[in-house]
Amino acid sequence: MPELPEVEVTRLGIQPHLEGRKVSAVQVIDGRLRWPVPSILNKILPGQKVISIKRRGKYLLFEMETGYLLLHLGMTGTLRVLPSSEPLKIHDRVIFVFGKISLRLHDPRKFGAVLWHPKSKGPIESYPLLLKLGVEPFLTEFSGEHGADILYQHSRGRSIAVKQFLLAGQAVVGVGNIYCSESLFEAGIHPAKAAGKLTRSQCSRLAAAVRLILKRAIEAGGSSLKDFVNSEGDPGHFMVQTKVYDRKDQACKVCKTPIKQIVQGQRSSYFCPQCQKR
DNA sequence: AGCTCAACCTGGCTGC
DNA sequence: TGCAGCCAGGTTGAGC
Repeated sequence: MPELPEVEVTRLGIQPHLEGRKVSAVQVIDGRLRWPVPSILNKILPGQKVISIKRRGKYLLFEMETGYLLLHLGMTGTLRVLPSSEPLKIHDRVIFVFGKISLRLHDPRKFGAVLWHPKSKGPIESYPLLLKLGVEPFLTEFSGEHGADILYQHSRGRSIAVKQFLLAGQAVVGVGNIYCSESLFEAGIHPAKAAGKLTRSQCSRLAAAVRLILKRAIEAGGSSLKDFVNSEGDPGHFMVQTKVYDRKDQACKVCKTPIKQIVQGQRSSYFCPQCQKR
């Protein structure tokens, strides 16, 4: 999916069009996403205003008057604001109509999610899927040495590879498969190193690398993703150049050593065997 | 509790 | 051309 930067770019793109607007209709074209799209949505949402659009990890949280709409883009989801008259496209799954404009969830692989959490069930932070998430990389809690502390504390006693540890999002959220390889390269850490063996200074470098890589990707307006389009339907202003991801056998941009690919937890990892140490 | 792995689903690419 | 096989941005949940 879109990793955190793509979700954030999407949020920034749709927010000015939708905040304060009232839902007029919800059309579920195909509700068989990761979980069934709640069928009550088209009964309760019409007439409700979007109070705010926030993000937690890779989830978009729409605060409505009586509850929260949670959207997740899965691997292939995109959200766009379009004129309501725009013809349906294949793989459009759910449409939120706001009068003359609509928000469309397009998701070929259907790994995305549309969920509803009524305010009567408590604060959105208590929603089960959000409970186990790690800290937000751009909050003070993860800034400077706080970030290093979090990575260090969470990784103690863990035998899992640092690649999978970071990807799991239990310490810090938002790092997906691409930016995980990029962050480990930036920090000079081998992806197969046991998380529990990370030194304090490696944690410090890794925390800084995660912030840098994610920030840079957001500023680039999008992404390294081949088929990512932002909420305007653009592929992003600049493509982020990856240093290791999807560069198997190509020369490391720092030392010219061929980049290696390995599989960890059923996902590809890319690294420079010279620049990244165990 | 932590780890591994199958599963969800569709499309695009590679190689025969 | 056609088709089988493999790969892809994420995350849960089962089983050990």
